[in-house]
Amino acid sequence: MTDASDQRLPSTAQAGPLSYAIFSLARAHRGYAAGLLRELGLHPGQELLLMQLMDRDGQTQSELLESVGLDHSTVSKSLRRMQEAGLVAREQAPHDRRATLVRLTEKGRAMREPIERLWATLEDTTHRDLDAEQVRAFIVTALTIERSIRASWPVVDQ
Amino acid sequence: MTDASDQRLPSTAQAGPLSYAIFSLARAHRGYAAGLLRELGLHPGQELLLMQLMDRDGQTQSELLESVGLDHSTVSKSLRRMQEAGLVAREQAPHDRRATLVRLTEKGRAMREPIERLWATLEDTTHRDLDAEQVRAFIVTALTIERSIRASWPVVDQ
DNA sequence: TGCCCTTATGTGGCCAGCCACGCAAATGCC
DNA sequence: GGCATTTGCGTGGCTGGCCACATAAGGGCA
Repeated sequence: MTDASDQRLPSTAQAGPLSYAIFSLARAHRGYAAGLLRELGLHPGQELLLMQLMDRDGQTQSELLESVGLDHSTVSKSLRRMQEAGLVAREQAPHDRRATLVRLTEKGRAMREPIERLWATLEDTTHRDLDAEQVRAFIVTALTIERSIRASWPVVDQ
Repeated sequence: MTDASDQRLPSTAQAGPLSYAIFSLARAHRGYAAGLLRELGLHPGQELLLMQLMDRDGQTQSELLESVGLDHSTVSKSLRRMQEAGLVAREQAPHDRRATLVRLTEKGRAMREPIERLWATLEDTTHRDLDAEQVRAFIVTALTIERSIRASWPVVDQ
């Protein structure tokens, strides 16, 4: 078992403690979520697509990928696997033969309760040792950071 | 361009705003870092291994993976690619013929400055719109969350 | 109407990560 | 000393994620 408590921070990372905290937290959080998802037979990310479809069934793939903010190829492949797993069905859109409508199957709809329980567990564990003010402040800061990052995003493709 | 500002949050995610904030922030942060890394010809994660080796060269793979907290197979494959890229060299440990010592090549050592600049840029962007107190509080909260998660980790393999 | 541009999607290729399986060497224990 | 256990790595297989390239269909415009 690789316990992160005895990880040696690289000295260069100590120069970027905020970024390192984000990295580290994200890995732990994702790993924990992945474990919970595995119990449901899902892979990370699939639950977000399912949840989106539970909110509004029969969406187009492009609508879906806009919602989750992923690359279209990622969504396309993920949906194919979810289709093979019997969670969703895809059909050609009647008004636009390029588009694909994605619908939940019965099995897909049946995931609603388990996924909601999963999120409850995840959220519960996440703020187990925090008070309401800490949670509020964390979310505000996280959103601020996200905005800062996206604002300097175009730097990349200069 | 998929702007995250118009992502529709799934209602289930609204039930877990803290977890969703972590997800979302992590994706943005990782994506931004990936873009910066690409300019250096590196892939995400490789910079952590390099930094670890810059702190102490000639580590064993198992020492390395303990430091970064990843699966041994991930480290093994990543190091092979980094070796092919000429960043590191691997040799058999003299005292333990199972172990492999990983050393930076000249090219690997030359990445020190670029990586330090990258982290400076990353960290700069990350707390561009935060004051010192927000940064401090965020890191404290992130560490608290990480501990909470790792504490309930064994739940997974029950 | 015909052509160009945009949009919706698929696919191949590559890397990060994980789990599971396998093997060889070191270690512990009787 | 001999054998079981542990440790260190490698590999195969799978998914998530990205980019780049390709294709088909809708839309606009002359």
